Amino acid sequence: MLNYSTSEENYIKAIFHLQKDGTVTTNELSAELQTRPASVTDMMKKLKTKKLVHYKAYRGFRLTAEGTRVALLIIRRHRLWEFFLAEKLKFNWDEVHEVAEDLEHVGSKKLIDKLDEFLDFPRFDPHGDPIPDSNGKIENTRQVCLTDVPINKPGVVGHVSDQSSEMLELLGHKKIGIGTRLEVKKKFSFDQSMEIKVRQQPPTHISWELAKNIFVKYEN
Amino acid sequence: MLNYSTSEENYIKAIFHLQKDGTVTTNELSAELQTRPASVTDMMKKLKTKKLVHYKAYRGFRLTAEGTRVALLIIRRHRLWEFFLAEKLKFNWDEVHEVAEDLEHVGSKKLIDKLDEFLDFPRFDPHGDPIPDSNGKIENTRQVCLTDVPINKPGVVGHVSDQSSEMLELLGHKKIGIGTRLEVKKKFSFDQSMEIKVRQQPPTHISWELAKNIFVKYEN
DNA sequence: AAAATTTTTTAGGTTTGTCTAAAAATAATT
DNA sequence: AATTATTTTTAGACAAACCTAAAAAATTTT
Ligand SMILES: [Mn+2]
Ligand SMILES: [Mn+2]
Ligand SMILES: [Mn+2]
Ligand SMILES: [Mn+2]
Repeated sequence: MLNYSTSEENYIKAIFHLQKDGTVTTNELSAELQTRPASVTDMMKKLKTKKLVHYKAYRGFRLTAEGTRVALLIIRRHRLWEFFLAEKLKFNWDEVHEVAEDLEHVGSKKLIDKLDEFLDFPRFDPHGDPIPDSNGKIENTRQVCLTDVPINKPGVVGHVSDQSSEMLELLGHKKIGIGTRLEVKKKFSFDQSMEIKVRQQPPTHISWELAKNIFVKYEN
Repeated sequence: MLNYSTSEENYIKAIFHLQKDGTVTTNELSAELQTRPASVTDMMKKLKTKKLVHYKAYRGFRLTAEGTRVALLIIRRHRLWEFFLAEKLKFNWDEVHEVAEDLEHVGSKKLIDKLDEFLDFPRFDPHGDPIPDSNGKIENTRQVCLTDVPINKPGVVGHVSDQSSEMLELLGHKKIGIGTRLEVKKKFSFDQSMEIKVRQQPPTHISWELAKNIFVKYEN
């Protein structure tokens, strides 16, 4: 059913992380994986015949449903190993990624499910990222108040606490709603206001009062 | 200094296990690794240029000192993972080998040394085989009383606890001494006596009192 | 809209590790 | 010793995953 090479898995996982919005480009992926663009094109052709990505020449690519399923299993392995390394082997949290990058390709499902059990079903890896369960279902729900979101870390609006018409008027004007992907670009300590970037639009400025009511979840 | 591919490592390890005595032949190795003889010849040429094997065409091969050093590090990784899988993840002892076959190729030294520590420096894997330490030194000395040796598992006599002349007379008569290789063929519950086979000789019967004083080490 | 720039793909190689088929060397039989 | 059989090596191919250089498409600038 599923058995992919280390290279294929690395490409699939990288696409998953890059495709937050829209499609991924050849250059983005080649930068992420430290390969040449020509190699990316080669691999995309292969992943297309395996029905793991949607791809049309010059048009970028994204994972199919099956590709996403595979990606989540790889991410599950990666994050479980990271948790194991930090929690049990006492690695520093900044050392775990590199080793997990190799361990994630050992594909035995039984190994991973037993590891999960041994670790007592951890829900987040040492970096705070959620660990998919054995069906590949990922905890999507860690919502963070926009005032606590770090600069340049993209998030998707998942909840707005004040739902008054005044609030909705303002949000409508800013073109922000549930599912809107945004990024905090700058914070001003004077009044805690901030400049944010909503996809396809120029940066816009919002007050602390507004930010306080917007909750965001991170994508993985 | 050391960084070998998964294929190279599998060949090195297989040679180590096969070279117990004398040299290893192309066919032996190709049978062990499920490849064709031509592939073995190719790899031997490569390992020779890397100075990991002694090899002359048509004359068989064995590991160099460096090759042995590398082999022991791979075996260390393999057996530590096997121990982890059995002890911590509750795998059955007959399931661990296959998974360890992949895990052994994740080469981080820090990973393995920390795993070793986490496991509290186990000295034997779930099959009773000794685990090399972080310098690749292997415990050669596990001596097992002949009464505890399983049927048909060959061992070499390493120690005899009672060294009286009466004992030595009996041992001499049975042609058993330090270094003698033997195998338990049958155990009789009536009096705990057993039939054993000493190389080149017909099977012989020994008492429980005698077996109790003979200690054996396994070969690896 | 044309020209210039950037991005992406194609064409053709390289390395690693495998294979088949044929040739050469060694070992076993007669 | 000669013949036969077995083992091992060589020669030539192939797939996977990369690469460089050139061509083609898309995008941006003038
Ligand atoms: Mn990886
Ligand atoms: Mn992580
Ligand atoms: Mn292996
Ligand atoms: Mn073992």
